Amino acid sequence: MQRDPLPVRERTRRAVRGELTQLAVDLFVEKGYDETTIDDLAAAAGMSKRTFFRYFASKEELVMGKYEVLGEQLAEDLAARPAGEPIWASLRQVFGRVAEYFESEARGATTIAMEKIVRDHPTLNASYLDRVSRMQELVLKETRTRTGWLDPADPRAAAIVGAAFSCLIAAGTTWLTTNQAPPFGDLLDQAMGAIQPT
Amino acid sequence: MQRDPLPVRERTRRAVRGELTQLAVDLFVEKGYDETTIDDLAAAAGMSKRTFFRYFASKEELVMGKYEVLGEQLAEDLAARPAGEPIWASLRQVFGRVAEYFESEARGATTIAMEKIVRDHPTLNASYLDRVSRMQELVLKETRTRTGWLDPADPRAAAIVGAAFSCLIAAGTTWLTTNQAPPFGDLLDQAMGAIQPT
DNA sequence: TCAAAGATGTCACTCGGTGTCAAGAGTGCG
DNA sequence: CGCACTCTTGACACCGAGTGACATCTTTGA
Repeated sequence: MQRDPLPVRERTRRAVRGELTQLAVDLFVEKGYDETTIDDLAAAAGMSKRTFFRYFASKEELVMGKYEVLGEQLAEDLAARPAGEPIWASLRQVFGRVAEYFESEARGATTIAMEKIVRDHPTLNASYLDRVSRMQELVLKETRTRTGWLDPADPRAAAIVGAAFSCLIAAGTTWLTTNQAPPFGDLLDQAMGAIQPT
Repeated sequence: MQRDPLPVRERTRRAVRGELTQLAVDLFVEKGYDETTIDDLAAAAGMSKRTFFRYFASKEELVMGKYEVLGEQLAEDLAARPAGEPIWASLRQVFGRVAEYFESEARGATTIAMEKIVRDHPTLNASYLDRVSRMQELVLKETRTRTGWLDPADPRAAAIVGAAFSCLIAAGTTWLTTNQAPPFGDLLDQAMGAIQPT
């Protein structure tokens, strides 16, 4: 499982990206997203605006970056599920990864606060939904091959994947609005169970 | 059903908005969304940029304006369904309005072209998804009262409404990518039938 | 007819984002 | 070590989407 060692340039680049996101999220939570300008960020990080945009293509990417690889991971996880398993059950298992993330790493106060900011901000929320729909496309591709519904004129695979993600989102928003009281996995089970009994 | 006669100012305002959207869509289809600047639009309409922004709050609103009232209409339609009807069947019936729209008014070449532009353009697509999620919220509210699942900690209603809209979207994209070959209603039936048999 | 309310244009400005170019820092190699 | 090559950075000018302020028309209604 040893990855190729990253070249030093790439490592420093990632480190800077990391610091920058950290800094940005803190500022966003403190002052608000719209109220924090790129110039503020760049100044706080001690770099020029131009340099900032060499690390992030847009202000939104600061917030959405964490979802970058999730789609591919989910698709891979789906591919790794046993062959005979019903698609709905497979999707539920695959979402376990997201549940874990929410239950463990996402417990920090600022993380939760940032998540709420995204939901409340029209543009950010739109961007968030766009990311989710991109994930869906990747998972959909895998779902098509698994179910054998390869005909692009067949809307069923897209419907099922979309429904599953709707459950994921429903569980997520519920989890956020209830201040993380119930375990995320339970909410997900409730949501997905309401669509199709497992 | 006679509405109060609108004041003349409001009527001219709507007329201008209508002409502006028409003009804009034509230009977007012809030159592309990003390639058409607000200055272009304003010039083509014979008004200043500032005046344009008094009719539309943003460039996106030119494209998304048509979805403004749809959510409320859907919620109203849902409220008008017979009391005992299962929620999934009610939602299918309510979506009939959208199906009608697609089958009748949305057949113009430019309308279809514009719809594809939206799907292809990241920002527009994100904005589109945001509109859909706002519609969902309205329909969700009505769904909660109908099903009696009023507890905000209960994700089931959100899951079902989300799933239904996923079917709607799946049918929509399929309908678009297949060049409108199958009737929209059939696609919707297929999609929703794959989630829950009616 | 006249005053209030509304619509429009102009101008200056903010903010996100990009192209260009020159200067600086890091790396590899003889 | 020194040299070339590449990557990174800052500075600057620029674009497009929006917004605020103010002055000027036009419309409306009494």
